[in-house]
Amino acid sequence: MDDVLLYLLKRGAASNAVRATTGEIGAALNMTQQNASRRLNILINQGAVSRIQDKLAISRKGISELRETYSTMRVAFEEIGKITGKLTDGVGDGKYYLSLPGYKNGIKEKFGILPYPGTLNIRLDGNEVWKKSALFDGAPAISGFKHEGRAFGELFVKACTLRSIPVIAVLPKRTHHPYEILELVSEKNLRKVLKIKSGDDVSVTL
Amino acid sequence: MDDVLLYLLKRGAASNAVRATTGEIGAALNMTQQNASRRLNILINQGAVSRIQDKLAISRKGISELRETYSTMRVAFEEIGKITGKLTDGVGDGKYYLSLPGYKNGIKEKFGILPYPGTLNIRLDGNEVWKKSALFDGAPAISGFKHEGRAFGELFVKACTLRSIPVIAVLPKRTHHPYEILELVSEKNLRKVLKIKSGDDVSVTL
DNA sequence: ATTACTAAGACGCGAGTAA
DNA sequence: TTTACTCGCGTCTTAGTAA
Repeated sequence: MDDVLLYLLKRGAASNAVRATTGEIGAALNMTQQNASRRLNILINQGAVSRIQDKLAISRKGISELRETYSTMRVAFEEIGKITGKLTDGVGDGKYYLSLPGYKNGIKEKFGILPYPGTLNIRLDGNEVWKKSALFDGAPAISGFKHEGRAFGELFVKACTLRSIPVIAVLPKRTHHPYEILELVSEKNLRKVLKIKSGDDVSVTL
Repeated sequence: MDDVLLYLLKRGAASNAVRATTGEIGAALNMTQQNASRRLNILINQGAVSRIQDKLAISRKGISELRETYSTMRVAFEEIGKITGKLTDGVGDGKYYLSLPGYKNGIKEKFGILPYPGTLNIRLDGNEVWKKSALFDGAPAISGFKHEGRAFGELFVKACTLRSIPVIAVLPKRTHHPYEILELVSEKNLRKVLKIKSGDDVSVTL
């Protein structure tokens, strides 16, 4: 995938002709203006980009080229975006953590919901465990705090869905859980709403 | 975006370690086995890919790299995937064409629905018109046929949605319509179902 | 059967500069 | 101000071949 073409896509050159100088493209992509100029002309000669007066637009050919890469990635990432496992009994500490104002209010602030006191614990299938780190990669975190003299660490939070119900996957930065457990928080009692019980296969999306 | 990394993604190396020889990678990407080997090792040194015995897996770092490109593209393509315009009165010929067994049965075969006799015509906003060619780019076509001595040409068809209702965008290969008109076919009378009338703004997705 | 080294040539890039 | 030419260097690629 050509970086210049991708940059033009980012700039919206697929929908409308946009003004983008070779100097600007070069700066954005960490290359010289001269090289950006050269590479842009290659794209133009290939018919992937067209110059319209002093503006640039990605042509149909350029778009289908980009779209091909996009579909490949979409298929792969949709597969990645599903984490499957079995519903399992928690040890009850999720309930305690969610009763703490620090976490409770943090979730309220970030997602606008007051979490049901208790987490849904999913034991991930063996070859799904690695997805957990991908899930929380770059996820926002609720700050740590002190409560009754004890320090509580940061909590990574990530919006997901479970059978179309919005849920929040949470991961304490310093977790005490075995790593193959995924913890979910929701406004509602998910076991009741979804009529699921321990041992059921579930799949979390996004 | 590195082509070798993208190829591994395509092969599913993001979810599981997959067996992929450098010869195979080279053949797939039109490069020599030697070069594929060299480039693979660069990715491994960068920490984007890891070798597990004789299999390859994309690491967390490689995945977030790919995901960044993916998000860029998704934002851009979601914008592209929406075509907006105003509902307009047709000249009634859509109704005639959809009464012809050739087209009617072609749609029945491809989509499993019997089209409502009549098309919904959308006059695209000026800067949306170009999306029409992108929409039908690579779309399947219903074969042409002869009917009562007259020849009817191929009809491009593409599944879309209009306010969450599945519709079929159609484009006769040799159209008599002005090009800024997008024609939609559906099982139902969309004007009734969606309670829309000429002049209303509508947006077709996908 | 597969990986990866080496040498030589092709190609891409930055710098200088012209238009 | 912006584009794009030339030159020289360095990286990437291929082909041959070893492990």
